[in-house]
Amino acid sequence: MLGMDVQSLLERSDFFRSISAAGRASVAAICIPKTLRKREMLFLEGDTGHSMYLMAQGVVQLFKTSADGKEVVIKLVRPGEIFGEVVLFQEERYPVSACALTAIEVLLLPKKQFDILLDDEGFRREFLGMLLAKQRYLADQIYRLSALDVEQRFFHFLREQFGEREDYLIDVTKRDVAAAIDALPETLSRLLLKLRDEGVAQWEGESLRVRKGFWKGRSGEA
Amino acid sequence: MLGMDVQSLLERSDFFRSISAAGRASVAAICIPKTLRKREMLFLEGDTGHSMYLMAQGVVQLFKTSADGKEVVIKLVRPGEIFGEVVLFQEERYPVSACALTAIEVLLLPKKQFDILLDDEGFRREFLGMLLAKQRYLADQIYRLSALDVEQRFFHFLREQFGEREDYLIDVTKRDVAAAIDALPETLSRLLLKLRDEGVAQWEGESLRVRKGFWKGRSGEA
DNA sequence: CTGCGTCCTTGATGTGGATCAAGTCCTCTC
DNA sequence: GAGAGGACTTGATCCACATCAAGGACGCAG
Repeated sequence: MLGMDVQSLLERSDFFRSISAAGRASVAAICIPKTLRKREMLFLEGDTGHSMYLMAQGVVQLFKTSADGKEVVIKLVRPGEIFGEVVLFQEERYPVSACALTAIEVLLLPKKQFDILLDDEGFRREFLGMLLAKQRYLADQIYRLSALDVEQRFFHFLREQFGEREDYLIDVTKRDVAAAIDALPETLSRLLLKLRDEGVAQWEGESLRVRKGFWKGRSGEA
Repeated sequence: MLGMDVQSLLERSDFFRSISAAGRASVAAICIPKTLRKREMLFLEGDTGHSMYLMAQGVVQLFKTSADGKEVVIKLVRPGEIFGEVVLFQEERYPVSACALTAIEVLLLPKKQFDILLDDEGFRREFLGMLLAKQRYLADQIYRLSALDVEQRFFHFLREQFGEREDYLIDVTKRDVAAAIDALPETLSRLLLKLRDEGVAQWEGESLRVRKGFWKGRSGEA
């Protein structure tokens, strides 16, 4: 897996799939694979940077840190997604920090060569579409934070990250889930206790089970 | 002001200033001016749309509405800014509603002609830069909502909308300011009472006065 | 002038989730 | 295998802000 070649990683991403094989080959030529272990930092808020990243394996947490040390998670990134692209134009400082929540593999795409990609009409559309999708995501996130309570945010998180299932294999810690839904570990712990009492959900170790039929009862919210 | 011609509106926007006069002329040819009165809606969340907007005059509120009717403000838009661009690719439904907080004038830019603009290298850079700046803004907003209290959000709002001054002429209602900082009118009212008692700020009618030297004492936060 | 609808204020009360504080378990290290 | 530190839980308490309720001050329509 860590040995997986750059070409096939690019083919797997929604993103680079749209461009020609030749285009992909030229991307493959310029991008640099990188691996990090759990809890290692990829970059820090305020760092100047000249690359964007394509996620290949694992989970990355993008977050901001306040003066008093509180960490606010902006987004979790999973394979196929791109991040750090914000650094490619005008302002070259990362607005967030990026931390590996698991062992990860990413491809690093230097800014310098990026302009070449943008000349490809297909890539351009794909890139713009991705940016606009991300804008929608962030607007939704603002909405969720101020209109939903912790329980709703928890289930939204599950659906967003893993889909509507009955059995989950959770690959991040409870602490990280708590942070991702903007709650404290204590709060998540109490929520899980309540959900267990109600027979709605049970999380032990890495496996989480949700009551059969649960998702049907809450189709279109958030 | 409402008679102002499209050409000079385009010249005033950061956005179209970057492209050639000829390019601007062709934009001017395809965009449609529109005026709305206070409290009129420009579009609703979920509407399908085929245009983006350039703000020329006034203030527009972009917001989402939850099932139980709560409105969450995503952003206020002021002259020179663009909004609704999210509809130009892939998903054609507006993710937010847009309401005029004052009498406004906007230019409507149909999607169909937009692709032509994107062939201009200068415009493309400008457009991408704008999208990335907006992404930063939204990420910051997420941060503010979960790391700052109402008072901090209020002063951030002032600075963002009007700059660091001693005297302000506020062009929106207190209710709208409250919504913009994700607070209830009651909460803002109580905050203003406290700030008056402390001699920090005083808001009467449309004019708000902030204690001299106040901003110096809180330079780099948020 | 009268009545009605906004906008805004002020007060009393409620509450979701934060904070503070232990304590358990588990893993990793030396 | 002893100790240290992280992850998680559980309980007691606190607090910023929401909610509910009741006016007051305007502007506007008839």
